[in-house]
Amino acid sequence: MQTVRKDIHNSEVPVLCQSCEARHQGICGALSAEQLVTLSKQSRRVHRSEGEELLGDAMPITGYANVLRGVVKLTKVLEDGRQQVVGLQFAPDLLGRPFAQESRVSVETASDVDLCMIPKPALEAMMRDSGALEHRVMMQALRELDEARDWMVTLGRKTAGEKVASFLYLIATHIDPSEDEAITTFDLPLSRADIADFLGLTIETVSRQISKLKADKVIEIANYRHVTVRDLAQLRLRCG
Amino acid sequence: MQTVRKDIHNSEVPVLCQSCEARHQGICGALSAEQLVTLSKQSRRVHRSEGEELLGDAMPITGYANVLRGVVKLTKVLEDGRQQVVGLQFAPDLLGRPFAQESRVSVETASDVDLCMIPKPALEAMMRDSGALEHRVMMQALRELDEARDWMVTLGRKTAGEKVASFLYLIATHIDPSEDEAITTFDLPLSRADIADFLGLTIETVSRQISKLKADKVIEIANYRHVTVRDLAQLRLRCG
DNA sequence: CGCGCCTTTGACAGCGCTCAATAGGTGTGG
DNA sequence: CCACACCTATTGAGCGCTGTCAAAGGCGCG
Repeated sequence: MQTVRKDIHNSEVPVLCQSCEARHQGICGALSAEQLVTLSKQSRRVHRSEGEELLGDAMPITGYANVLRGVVKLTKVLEDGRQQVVGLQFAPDLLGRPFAQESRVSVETASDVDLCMIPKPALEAMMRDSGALEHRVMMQALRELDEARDWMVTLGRKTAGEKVASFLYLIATHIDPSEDEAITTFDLPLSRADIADFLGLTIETVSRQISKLKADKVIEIANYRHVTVRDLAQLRLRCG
Repeated sequence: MQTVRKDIHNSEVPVLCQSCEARHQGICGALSAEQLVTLSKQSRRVHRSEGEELLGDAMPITGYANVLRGVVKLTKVLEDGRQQVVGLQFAPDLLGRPFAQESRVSVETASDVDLCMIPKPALEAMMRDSGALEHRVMMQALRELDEARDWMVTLGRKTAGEKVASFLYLIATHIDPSEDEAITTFDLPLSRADIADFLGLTIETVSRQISKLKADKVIEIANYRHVTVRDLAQLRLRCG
C-alpha cells in the first residue's frame, strides 16, 4: 500500500495551482496545500495583452500578482517625459512592492502575459502567518536588488555596444525559466523603444548596435523580433 | 510610584546599545531587551578609517554590521577596471547581503565610520526566531531596492548637470539621519573620484558641473569638501 | 493595394571623455 | 615660518560617441 503525503497529494492542491510554475519556483512553493487552498480561493488567473498598464506610478496598490508567462516591465518617468525601465519581471516573479501603500513605478506588460492576481490583504495576512512565505518574498526582493545593482553598472559604465550585448545576453539567459542555460534562439519580448528605455539609449543607437552585431555575425535577426545567437561566447565577451 | 516597562528599562539594555541609533530607527528596534542582550554579547563596536575595504567582491560573508556613523560605499568593477558605486549606506543601515554566502559587491568606507559588527550566525539565528527582526531587515532591503531603482533613472536618463545636482540633493537629504529635512551645509563624504563612480561620469565632468553650480550661485564650496547649499529649490529643480 | 507603424540608415551636432597643464591644500623638513 | 613635494581638484583643448533630426525601408492590416 502506498503512503500518501498530504502536502503533495494533488487532490488537495487547487485546480488553479496544479500546473502552475509559481507553486514550484515561485512564492507559492512556501505554502502548504491547505494554505494554497485558502489563497487560491481569493486569487484569479487573468490574461493581459502587450502594452497594457497594470498599475500606474503613485497609484494605490490593491494587490500582488504572480507572473505565469510573459514579461512585465517596471518603468519610471521624469517630468519632461524621459523614461527608464528599472526592472523586468519574468515567470515566476511576484509583482507588487511588498507592504507599500502606493506604487513607486509604473507596471506595464512588455509582451502578452498570464498573471495570477492575489489581493493585497490576502497575501499580507498569509505572510504574517507564515514566516516561510515572507522569507521567500524577501529572497525575491534581495534577488531583485542584486539584479538592479548589476544593471547600475551597465547603465553607468558600459558603452552602447556593451549595453546592447548585455541586454541580449540577459534575455537569452532569462527568457525561459525552465532552462538553466542560455537559449540561443528566442523572440525579443521588448520593442526597440523598450530596449532603449531599459539601456538608457535612443532607439536609433539600439538599432545601430544590433545591426553591428548582425554584420559581425554574432547574431541573426528575422522579422525584427526573432533572434538567433550565432556566437554566444562572443556576445558574452562584448558585455564588457 | 512610577511604572517601569521592562522593555525600555535602561538597566536591562546593554551598555553598548544604550545610546545607539540602530536601536531606534535601525534593525535593533525590532528586538526586545532580552534579545538585545543576547545579540550585544556577540557584537562589537569598531572604528574604520576612510578608504578601508571592509569586504571584497566574491569574498565569503562572515558577518553583518550596523553603520553607526559615516558613509559606506558598495562598488562593482568591470574586468578592465571601470568602476561603479551601486549603493551608499548611512547610519543606521545594516551592512551585509542577508543570507548570501559570498559578497556580490566590494564594501569600502567612504569616510571614517563606526560600525557594530554582528556575526552572521548570530543575526541569522535571531532572524529565524524573530519574525519582527526578519521583517525589519526585509523592509530595509525593499528600501534599498527603491533607492537603486531611483538611481537607475539618474544613471540612464539624466545629463551630467542633473546627475551632480541629484547627488548633492541626495547627500543634503541623507547625510544626517536625525534630520527629516534637507540640511543646507555639510561636508561631502565622498571624493570627486567616488562621486564620479557613483554618477557614471569622470572626475573632470563632476568638477566642471560643481564649478557651474558654484558660478550660478546655487552652492558654495570651501576646501573642496565643505558645501553650503545657497538655493535648495534651484538645486532640486536641476535634478531633472 | 495603400496606409500606418516600427525599424533601419544617414548626416550632423553636441555632450561628455581623453589628455594635458595648472591651481590649491596638506604635510614634511629645513 | 617658509620652501617644497605630493595629492586632489580645477580648468582647458580637442575629439569621439551617442543623440537629434530626417528620410527611407519593411511588415502587418484593412
